Amino acid sequence: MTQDLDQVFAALADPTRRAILAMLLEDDMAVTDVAEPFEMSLAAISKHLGVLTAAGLISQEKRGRVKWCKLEPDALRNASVWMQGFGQFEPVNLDAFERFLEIELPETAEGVTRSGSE
Amino acid sequence: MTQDLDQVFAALADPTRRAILAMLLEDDMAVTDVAEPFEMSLAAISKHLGVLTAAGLISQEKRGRVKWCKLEPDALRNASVWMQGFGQFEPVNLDAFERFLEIELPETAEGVTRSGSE
DNA sequence: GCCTTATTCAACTCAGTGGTTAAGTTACGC
DNA sequence: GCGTAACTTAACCACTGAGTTGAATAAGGC
Repeated sequence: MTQDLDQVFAALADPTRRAILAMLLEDDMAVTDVAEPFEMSLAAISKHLGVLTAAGLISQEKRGRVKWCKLEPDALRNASVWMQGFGQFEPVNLDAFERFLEIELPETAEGVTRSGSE
Repeated sequence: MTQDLDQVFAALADPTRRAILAMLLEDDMAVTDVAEPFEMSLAAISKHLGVLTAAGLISQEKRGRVKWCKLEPDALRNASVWMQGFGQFEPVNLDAFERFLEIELPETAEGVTRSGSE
């Protein structure tokens, strides 16, 4: 339980992984396609997907030789509940969310490379 | 911006720090009092408070020789907005939050010591 | 059957984190 | 003004985490 939150928050602490989640929000994707916009090796992305899966934030299903990645919003819900307990329970501001996505989505993968968090 | 989320989520990934936040939810506290229920050195807690402060999750104000720690829910709000964008935007379930606090609040500091996440 | 595509595994490097103890600083209290 | 209480800083250690490259596995395609 506590460990769940550990894993979820730790997974979310990485900008590459948040970007991956944002990509998966639009559609399910194969591992290779997930990796495409990022300036890092496929193996690195594979690891990231591993920690997202371990945290329950995504699921991976192998069909043929391609493994499809799917967002699993349920794991986020627990963490979201936890966090909202600290706020003033304001309604969600979706515009703000859109802005975040704009910033974080790796159109050219800028901002999410190795020097991304600098 | 992206870095903000990095720091906030990384800060939240540690059970000790989440417990500290939960404690501060009830009232402002001095560093020594924050440290009291935990089975670790004051220096360790001081560091934890440092990362919480860096993430903007708490603020620290020194009055006399005691430094008071205060919850700053604003930093959580950004992260909360980000997360809720992934969910079904359900209303907050406060009962669930209460259960989390029950689990995470260190009444006897059990579950938040070094072996806590095991 | 073989080449290729899709993905993971293994071994490694390097930086960061969570903890320790010990020493340092700053402000009371008397 | 001296001892002590409230922290922080420094130096250290063990472990983890994000990345690399290179080899391994598995499933198509022809």
